[in-house]
This record gives sequence, C-alpha cells and structure tokens, in this order.
Amino acid sequence: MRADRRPTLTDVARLAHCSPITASRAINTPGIVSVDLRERVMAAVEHLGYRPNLNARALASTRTHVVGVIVPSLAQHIFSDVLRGVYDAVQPTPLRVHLGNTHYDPAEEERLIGEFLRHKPAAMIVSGIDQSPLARSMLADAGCPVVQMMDLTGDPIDRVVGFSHVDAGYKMTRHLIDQGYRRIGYLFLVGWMNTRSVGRLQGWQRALEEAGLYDPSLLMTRTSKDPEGQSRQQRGEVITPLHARAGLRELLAMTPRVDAVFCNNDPLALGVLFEAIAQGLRVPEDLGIAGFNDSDMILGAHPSLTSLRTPRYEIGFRAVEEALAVIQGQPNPEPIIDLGTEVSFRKSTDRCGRLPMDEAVGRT
Amino acid sequence: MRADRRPTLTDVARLAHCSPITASRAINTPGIVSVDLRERVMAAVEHLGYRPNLNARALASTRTHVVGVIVPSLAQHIFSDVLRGVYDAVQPTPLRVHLGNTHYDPAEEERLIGEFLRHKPAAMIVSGIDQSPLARSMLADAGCPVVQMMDLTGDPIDRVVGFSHVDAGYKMTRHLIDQGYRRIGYLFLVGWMNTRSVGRLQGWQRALEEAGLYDPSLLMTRTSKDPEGQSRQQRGEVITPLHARAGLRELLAMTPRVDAVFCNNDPLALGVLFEAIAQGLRVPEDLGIAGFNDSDMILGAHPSLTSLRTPRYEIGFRAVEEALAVIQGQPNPEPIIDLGTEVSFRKSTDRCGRLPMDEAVGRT
DNA sequence: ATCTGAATTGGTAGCGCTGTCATTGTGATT
DNA sequence: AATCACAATGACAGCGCTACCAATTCAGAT
Repeated sequence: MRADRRPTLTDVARLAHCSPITASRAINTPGIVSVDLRERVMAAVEHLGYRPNLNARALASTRTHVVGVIVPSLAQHIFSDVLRGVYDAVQPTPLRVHLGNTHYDPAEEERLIGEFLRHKPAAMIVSGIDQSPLARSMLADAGCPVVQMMDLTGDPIDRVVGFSHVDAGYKMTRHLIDQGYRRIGYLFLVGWMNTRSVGRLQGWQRALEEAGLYDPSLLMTRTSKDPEGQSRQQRGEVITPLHARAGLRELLAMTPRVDAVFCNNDPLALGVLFEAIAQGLRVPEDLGIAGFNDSDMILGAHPSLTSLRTPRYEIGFRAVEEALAVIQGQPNPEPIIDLGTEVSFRKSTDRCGRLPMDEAVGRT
Repeated sequence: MRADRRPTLTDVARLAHCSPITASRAINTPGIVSVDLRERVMAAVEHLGYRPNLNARALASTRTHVVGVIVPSLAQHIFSDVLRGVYDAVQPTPLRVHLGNTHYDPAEEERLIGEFLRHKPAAMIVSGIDQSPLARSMLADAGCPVVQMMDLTGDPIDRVVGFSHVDAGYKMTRHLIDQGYRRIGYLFLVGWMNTRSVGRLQGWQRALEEAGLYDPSLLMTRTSKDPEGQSRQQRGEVITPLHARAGLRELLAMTPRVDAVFCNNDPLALGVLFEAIAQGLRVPEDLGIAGFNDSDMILGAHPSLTSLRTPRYEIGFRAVEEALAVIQGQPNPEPIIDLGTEVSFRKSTDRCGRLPMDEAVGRT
C-alpha cells in the first residue's frame, strides 16, 4: 500500500497471507471460507481500515448496492416522511439510495427509471401504482426487485407496500356519518389530481352512496386558475391552506347545507378550519372537518383536527426491508403489504351526542 | 457490440472509425478534437444510444460526478425545500446527488462525510457552518469544492451560501418594534436548539437591546420534557404547532404584559395563533405573532401570519451552481453568498395606527 | 491403494473507462 | 530546406474488484 492511497483488497490479501480473490470471498461471502482465513482477513481489514471501492465492485460485478428511489415530489411533507423511512431503513445496510424526483411528470418518471436502470440497481422503489406502460415494462425487465409504494393494487409489477386509498376515504367518510354528519362535502384540488387522490374520492363516494347520502354537488373540485399547460404539481407548487379557503366558500355557496368537509389532505383541512373561523362557523357543531394524512402541521389546531393517519414513514421503511429480503433471497411470500390506516379522531368531528343532526342541518 | 449488452465506448469508436480513447476525448473534451471527428463520434453515440458507464469512469479517473449533500433532517420541510432546489439544479447537469441525513448528530455527520469522501465526490454540500473540528478538517482536505449552506459565516471552509440568521432575527424584531409592539417575546424550543436558531435569538435580543426593550423574561425556552439523552431532533421528531400552545401559556403566565411573540419557526407561530384563538386574544391587537421561514403551511391562516421569508429553495439551487462553477474552473470570486431575507408582512402583526400601544399593553 | 467429490484456495482475465505517454501530420519559423 | 511548435490521434497500461475456471487438499467410498 502506497502511503498516499487508501488500502485496496490486494493490501488486505498481502497482510492476511492469501490471494486477493480469497480475501474478496472472505469479505463478501464469509460462509464459504475457513474460519481461520476469515479471521485473518477480518483482522487485516480492521488493521488497514480497508473499505471496498464501490465503483470497482460495481464495474466488476455488474451488480451494485444502489437502490433507486423515485418519488413524485420533494415539496410535499408526505414524501419527506416516506424518505425518512427509506433512509433510516437503509442506514444499517450496505445499500445506498439514489433519489429521483419526477415532479409528477410521467415522461420524467420514464426517463429517471431508464437512467437508474443503467446503473444496475440492487432494487427499485417507486411511488404509486400508475406507472406508464413503458415504465411498467422497464421495471418488469429490470432484473431486480421492484417495490411500488404508497398505494395498493391487485396487480403489482413485483411487490407493493402501502394502503388502500379507497378504503381510507371510505373509512373517514364512515366516521363522519357515524358522528351524525349527513351532508359531507369533499374538497379536492384538480391541479393536484393523481390516482391516490382519486381513490380517496371514490371511497368517500361509496360510503355516501351506501348510506344513501350521496349528492354530486357535495364534491368541490377546485380547478387551478392558471391556464398554463403544466399542472401546479409539476411546477413544484405545493398545496397550502390558502387554496382551501376559497374552496370552502364556493362549496358553501354551491351547497349551503353542507355540515362536514372531508379534505383531500391536511393543508386543506387547516385552510377550511381557518375559513370556518373567519366565517364564524362553529367547529364541529356547524361544520365537521376531517383531513388526510394526520401530518404534524395539524397537531395543535384549535379545535383539534380529525385526520386519517397514514403510515408514511413505515411505508418507506418497509419498502426497503421488502427489497432487501428479495435481494437476500428470503422474500416475503405475500407480495402485497397493506399497512392500513386509522382515523385520528379529534374535536373537529366530535359531534356525538352534542348536537342533534337536525339542528346542524338547519344552520345555513 | 454483443446483442445482450449496452454499447460501450469501444462500440462507439468502431462505428466512428477511431480509437476508443479518441472517442472518449470527443465526448468529454470536445474542444480538443477535430470537428469532423467530433461529429462522427456524436453521430455514433446517438445511433447506438451510448451512455457512459459511470462506475467505470469513476474507477478509471478517480473523479466522479457525485455531489455529496448532507442535511440534518428530512423531517423538516425546511430541508425539503432546500433539497428541491438541489435536485432541480442538478437535473440538467451530469452530476448525481448522494444524500445523507445526520439527524442532527455531529458524530453521524462525521461518519457520513468520511463515507462520502471515500467516493471522491465532485463536490460536497453540507448544512450549517458549525461542523465539528474533525468534520471541518476532513472537508478542508477533501480535494473538491465544499459548499456550506443555510447559514453565513466569516470563516467558511471553502464557500458558503445562505443568509444571516442573526440579521433575520434582528429584521423581524425591528419590524415588530416598528409596528408598535413593545413587549416582544421569543418562543424557542430547547430540544431543537442549533446554531441557526441561536442566531435568530441573538438578532432578537440585539434589536430589543438597541431599542431599550430587552427583558430576559421575554424569552420562553421550552425544555423538552423527555429526560432521555438524545434531543428530540435526533429522534426524528418534528416541531408541531402543539409544542407552541403550552409555550405561549407559560410565556403569558411568566410575563403577562407580552404584546407580541416572535416564533422560532412557522409551526410554532401556527400553534401560538391557535392558542391565542383558544384564549380569545385578538390578533394582532392583543397579540402580534411572527413566524420564521414563511413556509407554505401558514398561508391561509386567519388572520394571515407575518413571517420571515427565507430563500430555502434558492439556497439549494445556488449551492449546486456554486459547486459546479468551481468544478468547471470558473468560480465566483466571492466565497460568501448572502441571499438575504425579507419580512412577509401580513395581518398578524399589522397593528399600525389601529390600536395605540398603551391599550394593548394594558390587556393582560 | 485408488477413486470420487466436496471444501477450500488460487490464477487469469477482464468489467469500461481514462491518465500518460508516444506518434503522426501540418504549417510556421529560421 | 531544415527545424520547430503544436494540434490531432493512437497505444498501453491500469483503476480495484470479481466471474469463471483450475488446482489443491482431504475425507470417505470402492
């Protein structure tokens, strides 16, 4: 080992009195070498502070320890939570993360998948289940485990970790019905439409239909006012509570007897709460408010906001674990992992026994 | 080119009727080859769909296109914004990002820096200016551009992109004084202390001292109630508005005549607003509220919240640009780049001419 | 004693690219 | 015409590692 260089496998081998290739085996597949050799090599590694050169390893083995992770947005805290799980799960493993951001653009997603696959990743983790046909086929032929995350499907490319947005939307809507709300609006921004949002919407609609409460005028889809081609999501804008304030005003104007609003996400719920405060509506008596994701930003609201807890951190963590299990040859036999959701029941929908529904309906 | 393989530089060279090394030059340093050759090689690249193998390139040149980016947290939206800037700036370049999360742990930061430097990155981008001495020296000897971001300092390791937190804290406090507030509290959670938060606090204190308004009892530092060793930040917890509600209660109990609260960040400001609403305090008349960062979550609050806009996206973007300029040998002569801040003046501190300050002081 | 096969170790030959030379050809200089 | 400088291209070797195959050892079977 020259003084100016970091030690190489050859240096380790020399110190351990074996050939470089044997040292390689002792390090990578310790099970197939003798105990004595393994100990000698490990001691040499320790002594020299040897760290394998990952570029050389990747070049020689056409197999890497890189996990490609593709998310549609870095602006939404949703994906921060997922990434936190991913990075925490990766930390104790030899894997490294390559992160890509599609900005909700299918073409960009295809480009990123193609780019990442050139590096022969150990695994690919992508967000959502609605990849384009080209993206699907690229991933199917990737020759590595593929984990789709966030949403569930009966037809995963390989495996999927998430929860059902339809069930989640249904569950929250049932909760609102059980609390005595009868005119339950849904607030939704079209500029940010995606399959997951649509799933929640479907769950809401199904629950209302089952209860005989469905009315199309309860759906408030705010269209982006900007006539440019790109959706707001693609331009990196993020949903803010501000978007919801005009949304609630329009919903109340359109459908005055609305007694609860199920918001497609928490920033909207916060905005609805502020608009209700601004208009002097009592929450939860006059208006029930429910959010989605149970994100940190709504903790501390007054009144406290009901939301639907989604296992975002867990999804990221579990996606890595699943990929790792496949890489190590011990895959979970079940390719579809539903991590479930839960209603975080708080004051903003807590109308039980406090106010007869008929009174509430009569407010306008 | 064998059918089962992606094309290599040799394939390109064969098609362009030149040697592989010449093809390499045509691709990497097009300026030094003849126009004719360059065009032949480019045509071959295009035709074969050739993409260089980055692992091989890294191995051969001991120089990579990887930028190591180290942030203290993925949970805070602050860093999501920075990362968005980083990833957007990197997209059109040949650079790739390696992201590390220190969880606000200096030891983990040292580990990550060491790990990243083994890959001979093209540049390192780290958060903050308060690296440990070991981390500083590792970065100083890295042999690549180093950009510190978020905070400014007179003594950067190499270059720094950010803004002065002291100035920012000062600026907001001046704004509150100019609005007629005289008993301006500062809300701060000790569990999340870091040099940047402390800087803002110093700015606040300096502005009050200059105006003869400083009083130590105006500082509300909430200590984490959890007696475990690790700070809350390190455990991945995030500040929520909920933390601020008890904080405001204690501040008002301790220092009843407080007429404004400058919050160390926006989630706290939101919590203070909710607590004010819960207590029936009028904002901005009885209590002025100012946040920090001007993050999306406060847009739409009622009353709208004043905050201090910080150029988070721009910092990430600019940090990459600076690194790139150094790599390409055209560095900005100025190693310290101050992107500045601005008060986003909104209703929660808009008391000018509306209420004589003496009345507000007398509320309790 | 010979053979067989498993367990263990070593040798060779690259992976795809680029650093460092050496070589060729061209026009300018003396 | 001889010399030089420089631009353009090529040859060689090697970055650090591992796939592949060969060699060795040794226990147990024949």
